[in-house]
Amino acid sequence: MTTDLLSGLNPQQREAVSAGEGPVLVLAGPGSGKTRVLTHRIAYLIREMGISPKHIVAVTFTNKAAAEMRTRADKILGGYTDGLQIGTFHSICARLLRIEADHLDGYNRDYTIYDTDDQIKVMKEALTELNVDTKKFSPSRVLFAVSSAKNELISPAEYPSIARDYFGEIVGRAYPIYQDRMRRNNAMDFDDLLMQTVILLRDNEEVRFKYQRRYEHILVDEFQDTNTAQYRLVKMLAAPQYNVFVVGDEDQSIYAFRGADYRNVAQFRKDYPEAHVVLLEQNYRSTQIVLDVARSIIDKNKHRTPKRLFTEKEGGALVAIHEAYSEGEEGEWVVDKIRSMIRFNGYSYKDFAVMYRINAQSRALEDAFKATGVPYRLVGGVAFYQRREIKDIVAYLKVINYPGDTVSLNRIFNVPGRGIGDKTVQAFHSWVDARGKGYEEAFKALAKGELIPISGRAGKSLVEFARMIINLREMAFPSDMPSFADGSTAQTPLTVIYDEIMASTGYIGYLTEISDTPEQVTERMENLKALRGLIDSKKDLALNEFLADVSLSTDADTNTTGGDPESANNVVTLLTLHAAKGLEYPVVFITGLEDGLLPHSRSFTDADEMAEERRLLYVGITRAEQHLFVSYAFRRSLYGESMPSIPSRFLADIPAELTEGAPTKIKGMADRQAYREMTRWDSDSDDGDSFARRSSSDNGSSSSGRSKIIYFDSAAGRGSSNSSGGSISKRTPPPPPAHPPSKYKVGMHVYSPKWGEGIIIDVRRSGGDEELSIRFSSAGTKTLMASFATLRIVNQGE
DNA sequence: CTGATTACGATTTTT
DNA sequence: TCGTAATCAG
Ligand SMILES: Nc1ncnc2c1ncn2[C@@H]1O[C@H](COP(=O)(O)OP(=O)(O)OP(=O)(O)O)[C@@H](O)[C@H]1O
Repeated sequence: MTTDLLSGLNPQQREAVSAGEGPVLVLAGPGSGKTRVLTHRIAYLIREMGISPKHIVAVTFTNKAAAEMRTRADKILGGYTDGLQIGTFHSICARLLRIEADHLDGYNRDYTIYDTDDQIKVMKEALTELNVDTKKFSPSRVLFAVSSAKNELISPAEYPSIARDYFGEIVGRAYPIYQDRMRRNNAMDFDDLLMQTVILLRDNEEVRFKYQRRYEHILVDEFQDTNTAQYRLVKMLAAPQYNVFVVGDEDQSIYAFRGADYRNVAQFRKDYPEAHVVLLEQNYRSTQIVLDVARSIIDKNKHRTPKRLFTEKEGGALVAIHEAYSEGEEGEWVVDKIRSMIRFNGYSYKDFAVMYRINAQSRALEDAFKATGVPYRLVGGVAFYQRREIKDIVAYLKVINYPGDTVSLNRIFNVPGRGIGDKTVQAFHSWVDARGKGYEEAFKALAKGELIPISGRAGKSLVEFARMIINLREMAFPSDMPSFADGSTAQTPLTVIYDEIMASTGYIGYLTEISDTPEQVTERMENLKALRGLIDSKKDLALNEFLADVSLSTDADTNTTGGDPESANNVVTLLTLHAAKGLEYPVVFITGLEDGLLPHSRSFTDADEMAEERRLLYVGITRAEQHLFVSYAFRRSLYGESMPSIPSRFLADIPAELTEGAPTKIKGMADRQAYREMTRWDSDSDDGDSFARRSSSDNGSSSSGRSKIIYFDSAAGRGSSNSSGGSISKRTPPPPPAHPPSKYKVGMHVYSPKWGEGIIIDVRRSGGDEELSIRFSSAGTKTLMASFATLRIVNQGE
């Protein structure tokens, strides 16, 4: 039943998939089937070349991509994939390090992975120890430098020699101390996972040979986003056969900020001059228009080798550019568009993705989705594992796993509150240090009541805490159970451990204490329930494995609103441009195309970073299969203050004939100054001829375009000082003359930012104002005062 | 040591 | 604007 692996592929793709042994480099633009080729290559190796799946390792960029690739490979091969390893560099390294922990200097198999917050705490301690002013040299800045060093495989000892200034000198001093503290906590950061693996493979021949044999074939997706450490790892594992198959696109390199260097692609060609290079030129994803727009953006980058890319999807919809008044209206516009395309063009929610440059932008978008009940899912971001309640419980798990994890320990000493303050904690730590026998032993001694280092109430609490930890640990790893030959011990099921933590800490009660609203309590309970569900789904993992899994997953935070739960998968996707890499959607919205946002202001001063911003937009655009919508807001609030914004300079690079909508007028408007002159809408003048008004509406749709939206600003709106001046009734201004109160009629469809869409069911005069009864589709019936309600008329009703 | 109040600072992007 | 770190009273 040899379904031909090559049948669904074009000649170039076939060439790549069926290449012989040795290095292969597939270089191609977006949507040309690189990932597909990689997946088929795995199948080809197994089925046609007779390679055992366990001798193959494929590296992807996210866990999600890994899961997807595994599913696809399974499908092609009909499940014959036992032992096939697919994962991110980080997860592959984490596993390797756990298995080879005995060869590591100062770590054991129960090592934990610290997230950014944990790292900051450790770095702060290190800087304090050095008497460095953490105001002047923030832990996160120093960490960034350390991280960059690790990505370049620069050790603490080597760092000082590359330090060029005072800051570098500080880093040079902090790095070794930080590293030492990490080791004492049996903790690694993300970069350590890579660097320690490289060091281990480099220095330990036996281990190196083992993995070179094990990973006979190595495949890397998104190769342009590897950093020095990762590439080094690839090279070491690929030797001595050099069966290394990498796919990438330099124009899609968007992770330079974490050390990725697309020049690794060029380096690959130098390192393996014999490499079989394959170029793919047909794009199967997007329309010609989308590709043209993408090209117009990326062409402006210097020092790139243009790639040929064609599609059979000629023509296509023009890219619609929309100017919204604010981020709030930008969100409303997106939602309106989505709803109308679903209603009239037969799309469903899952066909849409809304993208943005920074996570903070998601909020306004979410508000719009919530208000209308359009179901959505927010991808990535900080989300789940950063939540306080989750971090608390995970910290308990970490301490049970390894009591010497001081960062986790410090977190839970007084959570829930048990009267163990900072002083007590410090005293405890120095006591443990002085004894020099480690934390587990210290807790045991304390629990037995042998020694009490601290007097009084706090001391008593500490003893109780110690007992609890010892009991939990004993419960998790019963000592009367036999140890396995490999040194690991039998372990109580994870769910039982979880339940036991909840019970012995009384965490639920604590939760109610720390929450200010009942809703918050429910939300937090929900989160804990989700955590337990997650634990349950991985219940056969060892505790240390589970913890590693948790640390390495940035898993999409699923957040569905409005829609019926049955169609949980049919939702609109909200995600950052970074998170969008590798994905594709029929309809794509890219929001916030403003100078300062995209390109981000932090990139203004650096040409390389500006080029990366451009690539980021390029990646976003090329996610679109059929429709591309681009928007920017006229006014955007940052730090709570609404600030004027300028449309992205990138917009001017898109040829006018490929676009429709608002900013056709800024095409070719290279002179920013002149542009600014035209857009002095922040002045008080109400001359009705500003750029804002002229360039608003895009197409005939009544729901989009500022000029067609009718607003009734609330009386308490901006500008009126509410201190000494006049009574409330005095401050109620007459409604705008153009739109007298009688505007509202029974049967009208209106939209309120707060309640969503509704129908007016009653209008009553009341003094100089009107009382409106509105039945909202999702919020029930409300009665609002016309002058105080911010309503938009959706349509006049019949 | 706790709890509350205030002050400040932060925003790219992610494993 | 919002969340957390620092500060202070009890
Ligand atoms: N030979 C082919 N025939 C039909 N469809 C194809 C072919 N090759 C690829 N595709 C389709 O094209 C789309 C893009 O493929 P894929 O995601 O592998 O491209 P890619 O090069 O990895 O893209 P990107 O670099 O943007 O992530 C997918 O939907 C895929 O199924």
